[in-house]
Amino acid sequence: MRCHKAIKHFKSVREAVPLAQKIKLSTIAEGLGVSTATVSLALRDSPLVADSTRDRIKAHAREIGYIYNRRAASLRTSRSGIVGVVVHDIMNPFYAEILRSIETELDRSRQTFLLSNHYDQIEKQRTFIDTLLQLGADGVIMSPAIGTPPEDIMMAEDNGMPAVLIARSVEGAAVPAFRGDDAYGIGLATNHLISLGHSRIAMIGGTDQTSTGRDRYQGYVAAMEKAGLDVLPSMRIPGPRTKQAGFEAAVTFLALEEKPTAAVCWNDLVAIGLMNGIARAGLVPGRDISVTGYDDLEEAAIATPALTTVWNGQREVGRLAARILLDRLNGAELEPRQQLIKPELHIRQSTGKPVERS
Amino acid sequence: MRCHKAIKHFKSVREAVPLAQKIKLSTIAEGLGVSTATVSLALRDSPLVADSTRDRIKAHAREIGYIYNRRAASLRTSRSGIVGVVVHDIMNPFYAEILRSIETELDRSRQTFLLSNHYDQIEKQRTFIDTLLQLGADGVIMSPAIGTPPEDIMMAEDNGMPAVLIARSVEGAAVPAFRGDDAYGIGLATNHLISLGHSRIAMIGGTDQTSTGRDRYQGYVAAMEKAGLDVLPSMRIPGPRTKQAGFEAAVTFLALEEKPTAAVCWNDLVAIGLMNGIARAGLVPGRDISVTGYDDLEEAAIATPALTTVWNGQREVGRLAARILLDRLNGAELEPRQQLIKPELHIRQSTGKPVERS
DNA sequence: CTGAAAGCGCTTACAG
DNA sequence: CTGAAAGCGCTTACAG
Repeated sequence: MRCHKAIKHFKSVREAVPLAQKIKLSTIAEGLGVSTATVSLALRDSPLVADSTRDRIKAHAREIGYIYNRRAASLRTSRSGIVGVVVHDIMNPFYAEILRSIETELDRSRQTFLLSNHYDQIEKQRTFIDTLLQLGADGVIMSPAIGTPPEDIMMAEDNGMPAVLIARSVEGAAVPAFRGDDAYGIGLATNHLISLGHSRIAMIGGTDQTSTGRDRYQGYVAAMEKAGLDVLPSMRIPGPRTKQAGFEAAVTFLALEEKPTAAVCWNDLVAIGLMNGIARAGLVPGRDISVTGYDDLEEAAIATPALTTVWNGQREVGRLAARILLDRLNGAELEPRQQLIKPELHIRQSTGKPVERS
Repeated sequence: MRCHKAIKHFKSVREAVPLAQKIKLSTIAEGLGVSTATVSLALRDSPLVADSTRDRIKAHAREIGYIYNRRAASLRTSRSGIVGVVVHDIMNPFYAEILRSIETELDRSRQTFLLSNHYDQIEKQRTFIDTLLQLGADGVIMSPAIGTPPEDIMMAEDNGMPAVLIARSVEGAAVPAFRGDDAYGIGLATNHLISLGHSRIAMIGGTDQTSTGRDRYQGYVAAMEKAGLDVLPSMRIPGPRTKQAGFEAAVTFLALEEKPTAAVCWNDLVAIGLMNGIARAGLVPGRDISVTGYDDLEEAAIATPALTTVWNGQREVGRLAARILLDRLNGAELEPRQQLIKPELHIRQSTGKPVERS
């Protein structure tokens, strides 16, 4: 019963489109007394069709409200005009900034992009790739979930859907990858603090489970050791890469026996959260404690105090990844190499000379 | 020449998929000596197929790496499993929070969602709706661009693609809409400040071009007048709804002749930006100047000081909009009414008794 | 419970 | 420059 009723209603919804009885190519062809082939070619501006014919066809199509059926076309051509993009979480401004430039690039070439978060769940990412494959997506740009096996990426490639990686790379996946040079970048921040006179520098946030995380921690360790400073395990406070996590880490950070005078944060979000936490505790970030971020989000410049951070080339990463993917779609053969964007240090007000706490 | 070369390369890319010669339903059917009809039904768990047959078919399909072709299916059934979502800007956490709950709801019903920003450009929004129509999307959830004519929305409806509005409504568009009760909500914030003893209260950010903007300003005016307080045109500083804009508005705000003691901000982003700007000027937000936000973003609670703001039910809006759309897809007939979510005041540390500035 | 056949709406050789 | 026809890979009556 229930089912029957639902179906009845469903029909009536669909029937609420009576004006035009499903207008298709052949409707136009019949109306104008030409063949569907001519209409098809005319609508796509083929030079094979006479100008006057083309104009007549286009005008008529517009007039009767024709809607091009991409599914039908795509079934025939096996090109869908869809590009998939999957990242950890679009709510994270780091990814949002990358997406923005991907969007710009893809818009230009009239590709539709299909977005998904994976929240570092391999299963969710796999489902998305599967959906893309089913929809016949032309390609995919991904910032792979933690622990992604290379087969998951090659699965796309093997089914004719080229992939490009951003922000993170996956060992064993022979596809192009674009990311910042994390070890170098975090070195810039650490050296900056060292040169200001800091010696007890903590590292806040991040995980060893991503290529990015490992590189950043290694970069910090390398800079410390090069300066002859101690790297204490207690001075590393790993954690999520969010403002909330940075905010919460402040308590642990301020309670450290070593009384660090500075914090190298995993990213700007953690740094801003940490600064908020420090301010809550009655200290002044940038004066009592020096803090560096990473990414140089738009927000970094207007934080209080303005955040000293490492520009990570989000725009560049997005633009390059999109361009390379489009090139691949157009048949370019590329060696699947990883390209590192060189980060830059942006010094603002959140860092200064060390101040001893009583 | 160039063209020829490109085509050659293109082919070789596609040919890099030689393992399986395009596996389709009929490949499975032939391999198992059954008809394609049986395979089709089996893969979709139809009770018409014997259990043993189904299991054999599914196992075989998995084994040979069959990928379901949704375009072909959708062409036949005219159901695509795609739902479009278009908002001003997903980088804005307000929309991001709505999207999150839409995502949760849609995932549950195995719909794929196609996302787009319109940046308040009607043309971009129109292009997106057109793309959805071409892809045969089942429905669309939209937070309409400023100035969207009702026809743009009815265009979707008339072509069999149900629409649901979020956050903003459009006069003359007979579709369901979900938004917060803005006039009431901003009244909560304004009254809170008045009850603390403030009388010179400025309103920062926002525009009159959206239903939301008009409602919020009217709510502020109504609350002020009800309390017998003057509403001065100079005390309104309209502007974009971003942190950056709030940050920049601080200068104007602090320079106002009337020396306001409090600011009702258009949203949390503006409020946080304004607080940063106030702090840069050497004043302490929450003590020297009271500030209220709107939306209660996740970030509001960890701002410094923690932001007094109005909970705007993003999660609710997203969830309800998705549910209603799914109901419509399943054939439910609904009157296209607007539903207002009742906002709630969340008092934190950014508001207090008025302090006169010298 | 299963199969043969038509058709969804396009595009693309091919012929003229 | 234009047309007739096949086919992309599914699903759905219909028949058995």
